[in-house]
Amino acid sequence: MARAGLSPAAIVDLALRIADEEGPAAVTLSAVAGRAGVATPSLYKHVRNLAELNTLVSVRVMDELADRLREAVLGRSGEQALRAFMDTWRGYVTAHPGRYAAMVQTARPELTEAGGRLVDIVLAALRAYGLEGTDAIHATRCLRAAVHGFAILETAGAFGLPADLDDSYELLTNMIISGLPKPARDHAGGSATT
Amino acid sequence: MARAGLSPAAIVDLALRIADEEGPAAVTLSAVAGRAGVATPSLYKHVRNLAELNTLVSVRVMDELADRLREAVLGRSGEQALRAFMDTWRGYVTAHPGRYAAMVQTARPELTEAGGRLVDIVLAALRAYGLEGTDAIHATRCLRAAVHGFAILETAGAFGLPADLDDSYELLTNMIISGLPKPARDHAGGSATT
DNA sequence: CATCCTTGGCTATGTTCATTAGCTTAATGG
DNA sequence: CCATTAAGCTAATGAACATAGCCAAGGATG
Repeated sequence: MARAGLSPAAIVDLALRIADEEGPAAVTLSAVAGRAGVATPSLYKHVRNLAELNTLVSVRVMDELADRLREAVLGRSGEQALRAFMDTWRGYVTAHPGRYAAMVQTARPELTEAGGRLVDIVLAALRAYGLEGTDAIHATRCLRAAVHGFAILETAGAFGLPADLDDSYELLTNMIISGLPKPARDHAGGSATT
Repeated sequence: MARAGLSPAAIVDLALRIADEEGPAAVTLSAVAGRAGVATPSLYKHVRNLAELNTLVSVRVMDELADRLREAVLGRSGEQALRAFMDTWRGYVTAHPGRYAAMVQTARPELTEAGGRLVDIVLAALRAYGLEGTDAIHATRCLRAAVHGFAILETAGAFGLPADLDDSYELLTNMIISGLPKPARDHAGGSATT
């Protein structure tokens, strides 16, 4: 009875904490309700269902990551910006592996939107690098694929051999940077999901 | 009563068919039992539990992919081998997106083993390229990260903008290939998971 | 102050899955 | 032919998601 002060945001907070502490599989409505000190059905007053909670969590994670990336790239350009971008991404993942793994990659519109904000940052970094238009889109996709692929495999413990992961990631970074289409002198703006 | 001729392999077959046709989320024991024309608990005579089924499925997918990759790389070397490798990987993913998505990335020993077979193929291709030792491990990780990241994002529909995906993948391929440490003349053998 | 009504809790209930236990029957091999 | 094992089955339990409908908290309004 004693109002628990819940809200969608508060519920997402709890879900994130669970993901961090017990892994993404532990993010269930019962678990969230338990932490909130509330009966499970009460959550439905704030969130449509589990699927919606999952996308809210994903949006939150993407935005959080986007904020850090924006800040990291701020004031840098060219190669410096790209290196900061890649380091920050991996830093976020290793700092919050459960949270990152809880991020769902389904083609829901809300996610596309949040993904767009993320992509915009990459595009901005690439624009500062001199890339735009179709070239920039291709480059963004490659960057995302490489960074996200590395992140997923690393958090899954899929890299078993005893070679230093930082070195591997540095190689990846260099591959991406040196493989980008040649910087040209020009600018323009894009958005949405690559 | 009339023996249904089940076996772990047959169950995995059904699970794969479900993943292909209805997506990875539809792979439940009930669904598999339904297709097998059997009551759900009967499956436990062949498979320990759902988790085990999932890893069996993953192993199957990894091995299937490894077979195709091995064949594709066979007889090629250097850049040719790497291009064939990358094309074949993506070809497999686009041909069986549900199956690929059903592949779980957890650090279970059986998976590590299957992953090792896959990694060996990459290492072999890289050895033909002139890479070995630590350099080869780092390169393998980058290759896996890039290819797997692209595959996941593509099957998830995360690439929304209207630029050609083949072109993006070709850029990724070129990035990887041109970013590899310089080929040297020498050889040796490795194994397990990078 | 009294009353309303929206909001956010609750309990009760139903569904789907995974999983275990224990029974029964088909196949097989001495 | 029978004994054993393997492979089905039904029944039952428990977790989790979800819906329906009740009831109180507490702010807005007279």
